[in-house]
Amino acid sequence: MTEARRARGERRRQAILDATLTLVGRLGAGAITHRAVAEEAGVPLAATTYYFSSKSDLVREALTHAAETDRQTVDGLAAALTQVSSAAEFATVLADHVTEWLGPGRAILVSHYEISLEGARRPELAAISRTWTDGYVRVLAEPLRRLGSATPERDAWIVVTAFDGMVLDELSGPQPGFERETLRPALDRLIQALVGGTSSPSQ
Amino acid sequence: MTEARRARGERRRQAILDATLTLVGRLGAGAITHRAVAEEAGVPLAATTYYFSSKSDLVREALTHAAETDRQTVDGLAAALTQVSSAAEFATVLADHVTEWLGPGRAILVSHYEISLEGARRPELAAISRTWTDGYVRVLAEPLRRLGSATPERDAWIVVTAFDGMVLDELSGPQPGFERETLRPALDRLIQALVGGTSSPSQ
DNA sequence: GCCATAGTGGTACAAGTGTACCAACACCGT
DNA sequence: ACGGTGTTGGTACACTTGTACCACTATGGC
Repeated sequence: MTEARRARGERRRQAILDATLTLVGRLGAGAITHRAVAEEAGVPLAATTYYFSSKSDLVREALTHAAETDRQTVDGLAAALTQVSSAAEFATVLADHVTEWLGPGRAILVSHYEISLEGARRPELAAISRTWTDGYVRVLAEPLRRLGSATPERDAWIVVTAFDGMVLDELSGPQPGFERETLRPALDRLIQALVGGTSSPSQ
Repeated sequence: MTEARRARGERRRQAILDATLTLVGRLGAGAITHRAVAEEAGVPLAATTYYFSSKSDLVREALTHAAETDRQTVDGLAAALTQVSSAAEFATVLADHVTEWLGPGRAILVSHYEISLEGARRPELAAISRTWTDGYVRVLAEPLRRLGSATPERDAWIVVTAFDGMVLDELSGPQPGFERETLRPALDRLIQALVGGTSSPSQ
């Protein structure tokens, strides 16, 4: 076999995908160019056409790749959520989940919203973002039910969309201390309202 | 004066802005080109450079224009909200507010989210989306307080962000009967939870 | 009538674009 | 050692892009 060569090629392919994702966040999906991707990834121009048959292929694969990568972090979120026993803890777990992305990985986070918007234009991408949202809804529904939600599926969708909207609000114009002073209290309030308590049910 | 000439010019300027906005929704802000805008607006290529000094100027003005146009519809929303006396009515008014945009004006709606995303890239645009969100929060806070919300400002922000997230979810992958079967019940549930009743307080 | 001027529309051009092509290269099974 | 195949990187080319430029028209104040 030619395992070693293939592995090296695969690594380069990943580097191109990562660079594409960074640029999607920084410039927008529509402004991607082969040359910009090549420079960001540190590969010659021809490498981008060698691994991807066209520009739209490249962008589509990059966004798919982003969705799949994020899906793995959802597993970690699910694990953390099995431990929570109050709305306040629930809110903290959710808020922490996004904290790392609000820093250096901000461009990646922006690219997630680009996926949604691109889904509005190219139906092939719509499935990606739908799968993404469904994954979060599935993970949030169980803990919500356990905390006392009467309609956990619907409430999970509400929490997920609210979470998305809140993060988008922060992305579109950063606020100091967003995560601690705005996001977490709001999620706390939201979840507490949904599970039917004015304070933590553990009290 | 040269009123008539100026008026005709202004009309053409508006046509260019409208065409730009449509294309921002259809292609994305980064994929806008002078030629595409000119064709969409039905004007010669040179008209786009005559009225706007550069491409980024054109896009910025188009997004600003969209935000200001939307602000006018917020006034109508505010008026409708002064009439509501239950969470269910509140939800209906909100759901109706977006219905028209989900149809033919869908590209315009998409462009609104482009503003947020562009705000993450160009700080000059961040102010626009922040003003936009603040306007909605201000309009929703009063009715929420009247319905029994203990923290109307915070709850208004929650409702606005959730509303944004819900509409984005629909945009990224259309669902049949979204507005009636998904959006309205979810908003109903959300608002009822926030104002602290499991059913309408008027009952 | 006349002319200044806002507006119009055609064209030009350098820079940047996607993509094709091709000569080298490194590695591995034989 | 060797030939082949996956990979590399350089270059070419037709096309699109943003923007500048210019001849032209129509309008309204004089």
